[in-house]
Amino acid sequence: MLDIRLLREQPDFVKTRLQSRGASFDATVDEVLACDSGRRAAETRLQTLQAERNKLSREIGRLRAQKQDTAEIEAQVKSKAAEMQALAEESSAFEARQRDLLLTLPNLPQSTVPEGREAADNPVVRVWGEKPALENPQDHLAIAGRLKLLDFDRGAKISGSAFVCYTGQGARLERALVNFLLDLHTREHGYTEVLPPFVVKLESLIGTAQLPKFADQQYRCADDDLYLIPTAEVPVTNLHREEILPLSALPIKYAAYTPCFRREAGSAGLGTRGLIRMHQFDKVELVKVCTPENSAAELESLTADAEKVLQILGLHYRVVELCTGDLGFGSARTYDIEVWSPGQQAYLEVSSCSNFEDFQARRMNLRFKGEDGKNRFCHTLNGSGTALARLYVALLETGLQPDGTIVLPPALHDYFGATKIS
RNA sequence: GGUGAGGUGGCUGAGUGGUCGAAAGCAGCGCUUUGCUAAAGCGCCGUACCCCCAAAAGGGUACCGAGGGUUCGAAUCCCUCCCUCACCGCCA
Repeated sequence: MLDIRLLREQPDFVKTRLQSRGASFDATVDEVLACDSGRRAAETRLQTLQAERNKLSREIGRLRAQKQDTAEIEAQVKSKAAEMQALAEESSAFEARQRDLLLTLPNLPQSTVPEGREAADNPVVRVWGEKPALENPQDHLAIAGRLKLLDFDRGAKISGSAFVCYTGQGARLERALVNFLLDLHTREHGYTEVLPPFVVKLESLIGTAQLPKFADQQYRCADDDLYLIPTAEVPVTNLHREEILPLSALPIKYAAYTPCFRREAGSAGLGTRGLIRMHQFDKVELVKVCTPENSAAELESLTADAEKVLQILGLHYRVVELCTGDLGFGSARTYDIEVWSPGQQAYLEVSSCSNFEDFQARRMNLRFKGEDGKNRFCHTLNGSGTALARLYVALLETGLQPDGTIVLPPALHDYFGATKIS
């Protein structure tokens, strides 16, 4: 959520930055400002009346103690009741409308974010490793089918399309990856492991900005009004919602494994064969809460922590920076890490590392106490460290041997319990 | 799910209709005194918003789990909900 003061003081700046995303939000900004001034006018008048009422009420108390008649003053107070009621309703209506509108405004891209309209405009920031030289690259579907690692048919039978069942060595590899990732980030990179609930309340989704805009992407348990998490970002970032953290607690760094549930409404059939886009997938997520002064540096180290995964596994990847038109709703700056898929001859996004600045913190009222004792909004960041399904694809396709077996990177041998899949 | 108890400021904890944003204690900050690694005295010490304003200061409103209601006036009375604890029931 954007700062109402910023909108008030620099509306044109806000409009211009929002326009860089490729759409105009001028009308929304203008309506927010209209609500803001309407609210304040009503509030000022209301508070004046309340002050009068309080004064007279105290007077009544005093007079009654002296056994004096107060009927006249009581009538005076009563005569204002209707106006006060109306003003209170007016004020809260403006406030609610203003909040609803603010929740639909995306974050402002940082000034350094490259201008662009779509994913094709994202500049490549760096490349690590090289495309492996494979004689007969194969698609992960072919590999997994032959080695009986994944059962898509039965996944669809029990849960519907875009659900998969990992089987045998396939299931074991997934578990090995989860353990490897959590150990790496907690032991080497200083993150604290958390295992959060997999369903959350509406407020949590609003807090991290999945709602209200992306309501059609969420699985919802209607009877209990709970939502399946689309990413661990939601429960983990919301852990400290409505808290005021001591400065000494920052930065907070969490690593969490969770399954992620996404309806993916409207994206069926679009380069989505196999594991690439599922309704349920595993992910290890990295979340940081820090001070505004440190968030830029924390984004760099967060991205480096995620990249380390691919480096250790020896997987070729590149890092792109999202341009203004491709930037996520709540993000002020984002790096995507894309791993090379020999089977698809394409880069697959395995991590998206974003700095939300105070956008999420405002929504969830997450603050810290500054050195001067003043409460300030935290900055929040997150990035996948990494998504498992696409990492899995890259591992199978990159490790493919001429004899059809899969050689695994040394870092996974102990976790997996073998050096290769055959 | 049932019954009972309870949710007050960073913490402990008073407060059952009027001068309570809320006693007292602890913690914290500042000053003073004595001195020695502590003690005593005094003062300050919640949050959000509105008005004023260059800013500071100042004035005001709201907040005692959340939301409604009664009343001239609610931390205090009534209703609904949430959460915590205890016991019971059910259950991986």
